Amino acid sequence: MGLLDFIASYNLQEISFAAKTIILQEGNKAKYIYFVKKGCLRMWLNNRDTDITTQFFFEGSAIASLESLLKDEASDYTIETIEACSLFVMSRQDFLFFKETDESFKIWLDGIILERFFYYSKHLVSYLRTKPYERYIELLHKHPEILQRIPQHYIASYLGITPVSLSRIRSRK
Amino acid sequence: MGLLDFIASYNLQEISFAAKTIILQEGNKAKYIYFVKKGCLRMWLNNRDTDITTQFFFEGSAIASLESLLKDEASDYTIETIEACSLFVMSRQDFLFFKETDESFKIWLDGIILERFFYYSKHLVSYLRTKPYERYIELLHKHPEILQRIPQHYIASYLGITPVSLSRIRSRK
DNA sequence: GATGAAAGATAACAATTGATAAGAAATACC
DNA sequence: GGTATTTCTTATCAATTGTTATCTTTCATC
Repeated sequence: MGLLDFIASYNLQEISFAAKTIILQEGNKAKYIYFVKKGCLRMWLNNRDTDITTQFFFEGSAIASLESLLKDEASDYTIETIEACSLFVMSRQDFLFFKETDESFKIWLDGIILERFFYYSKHLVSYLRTKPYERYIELLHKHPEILQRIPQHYIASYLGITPVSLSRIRSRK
Repeated sequence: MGLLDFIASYNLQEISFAAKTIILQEGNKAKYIYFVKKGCLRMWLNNRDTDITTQFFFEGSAIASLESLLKDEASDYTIETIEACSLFVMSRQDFLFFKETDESFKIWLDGIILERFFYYSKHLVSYLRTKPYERYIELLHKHPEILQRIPQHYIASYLGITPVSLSRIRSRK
């Protein structure tokens, strides 16, 4: 059973967002957790002039600043739609309520946190292990769908390099 | 209450290890979770010739390959003592038993996972945000105790650079 | 204290990336 | 369809890091 089936029983409101809409601004507290029905988004954080993309989200995934949502702190991250999106929305209040009262929701949430943790570990390791060129090749093989769907300068931001450098790498083959 | 107080009630066996002892080898399944009473350790993974240190552990912290322990998979990581260590040991069997039956243990574990998740997020962000030189300066300010206690080539391995490069960076001031 | 091994410093060269700029290509919008 | 904006490419130069090698210093062990 996919995530969207799972959350179907929660009767969440579905909202449409235009492309390039910021749904959580860095510095604000997360008020919602979203579930992606259609479209894709990115989570990024500001670094002086350039932004750094930490993760892409596609259909069937949950997206929220978990740290902000759980700790009620200002988010370090901005969440922004890349394409026009259709999202299911759950308020923080409901989120916390379900977390405490709904055993299957709690189990699901623990799973999400664990999954994210493993994802970040692997992502970090990939940074430690490989150079930008190799990271690009790795991404090309493991997630070609990301490269096809996501504009190149976001990919560069995700790989931790400049768009110029990524363009150079691509032309190197 | 610190971690060592918390786990005191579990009557764990205390074992001493010499410096540079490998207590979990990459490729093996984690059979234990350890709690550091005295000494320090590092978690690292192999990358061709050089190893990459992902985290240091000091007195009062728990150390295990959580992914291996929870999923019963071969560990990607090696755990090795840096100094001579005195560790409390809990078997995987007991770990899983307490996780299922002991509510306060489960809460503690969830906290550890969340904490590690946030740690990895921040560590990753620091990699994306800064260059080796800046990462070194950041470490110097935030965790001077690490620099004082840990041999320099492990620091280099942790910063994602070669020992030569770190030595150069240090002489740059 | 002597000896050998491990760790750190320094130097030279190659390779990669960042910064900046300018132009081409693609896309959005009226 | 035309215009403007955004995205991507290419080029040049400076700065940083990796690699390799050699030398010095520190540390462990007998």
